[in-house]
Amino acid sequence: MTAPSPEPRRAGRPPRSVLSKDRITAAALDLIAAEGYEGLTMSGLARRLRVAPSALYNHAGSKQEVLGWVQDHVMTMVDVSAFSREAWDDAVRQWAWSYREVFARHAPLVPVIAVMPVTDAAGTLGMYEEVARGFLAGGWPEERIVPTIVALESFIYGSALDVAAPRDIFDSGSLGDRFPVFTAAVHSASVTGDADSAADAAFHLGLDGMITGLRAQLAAYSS
Amino acid sequence: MTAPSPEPRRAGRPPRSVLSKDRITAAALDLIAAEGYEGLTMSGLARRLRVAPSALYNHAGSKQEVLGWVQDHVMTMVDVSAFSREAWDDAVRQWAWSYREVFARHAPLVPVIAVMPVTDAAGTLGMYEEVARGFLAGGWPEERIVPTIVALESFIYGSALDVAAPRDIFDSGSLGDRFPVFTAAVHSASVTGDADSAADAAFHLGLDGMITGLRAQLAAYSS
DNA sequence: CCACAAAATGAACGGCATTCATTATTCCGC
DNA sequence: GCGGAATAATGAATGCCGTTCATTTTGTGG
Repeated sequence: MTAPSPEPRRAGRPPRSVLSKDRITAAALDLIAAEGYEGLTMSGLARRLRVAPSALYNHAGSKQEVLGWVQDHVMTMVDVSAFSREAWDDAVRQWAWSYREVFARHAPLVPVIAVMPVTDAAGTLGMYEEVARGFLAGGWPEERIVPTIVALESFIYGSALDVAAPRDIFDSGSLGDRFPVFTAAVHSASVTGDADSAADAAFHLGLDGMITGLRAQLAAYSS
Repeated sequence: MTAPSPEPRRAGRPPRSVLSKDRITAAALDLIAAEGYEGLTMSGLARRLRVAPSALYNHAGSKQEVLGWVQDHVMTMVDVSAFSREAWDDAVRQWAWSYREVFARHAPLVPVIAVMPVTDAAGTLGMYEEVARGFLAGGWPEERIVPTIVALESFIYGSALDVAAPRDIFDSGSLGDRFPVFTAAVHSASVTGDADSAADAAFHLGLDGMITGLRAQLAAYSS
């Protein structure tokens, strides 16, 4: 019964590979869960994998690339099952709520997504494939599908950032006197509910509005 | 006629103050315009102000604070004039387009806004004040104003990130075969227009949908 | 007038992503 | 099976970045 060898690895290629894209991605997600995104550093990641930081660069070209892997994995957490089950408008609603919930817990990825090309991101493409199938089955013209997804995603990303915002973000402090109308509006809004349900209400409002608009668009195209 | 003394400033407090919140903010905006947000560093900012980097910390507690000043200034570039001129729904449309345009040119600020409290940000509060006045004049109940603004802003922020995205972001590359429906949708969308007008179309679609939803909300409250 | 606050310099620090030389091991063509 | 190339690790080093600190000089309020 030997102790699980704490002796450090010597230099040189190890007998069996220690790292891989999947192991790095999993470790990154662990690290994020434990310490948040500000704790996701290349040295921290290497420490978790019991590896020297420079070893990571045999598998990923940059931290950005690792972040891309994480993002692609997070995308697979979004629930798209409704699209193969329900009418497109109900499916959109369920998908959008799930999408927002997932990225509210991964808000720092939102600016990354907007820049990261979808190429080689199988998880992301898998989600889009399901959504596109749902729209097509719902009678949407093929060329309207992508702009529609983009519009919905824009709202979802912005809303995810909103969920992650501090509760008292609208507290106008000592300048309140100079902006009485807005200050009063903030106050009367905070009376009727807490910040969480306020973000939910805003999302509900905006999403339902957009879906209504989409239904009208589809009707116009069908006629 | 002496040359504009290139002799470096000696240590010690200068006869008349070199820095101030306003001068730092202006220099930061210059620097961003010249080199983009990745060029906005404390040393770069100090160089532009002909000052040692550490001097900045006599006026700003951190780079985040400087970023807050920049953000507050950028907010004043958003055109809110329609709210004192037109019906609330038309005003919202004009305001939203201006808001998106401004922050598409300042996309790296979007994640900052979502976190930054509005306290002591006079420019930001000024914008909200005008918008809130417009909604109130349009017959909106006071407690519905803030959630409505939040919903609209979420969509605007997400759309601003979208505008800043690369054009070929949906190119599925070698994985295209595995995701035929989405790949076809991307292709047929790209045939009908360029990427810029696609982002515009998505924004138009989503915004009009939301405004329609808001009108219905207001009608329900009024009855 | 004098003590203290304010505002600059310049040197230093720790952390970060990344690169490079080196070493050990596996994989592949002959 | 053998030898060379590709692979995958280490560890040292680099350069940038935000930030802190001791020091110096100057303005200002009692």
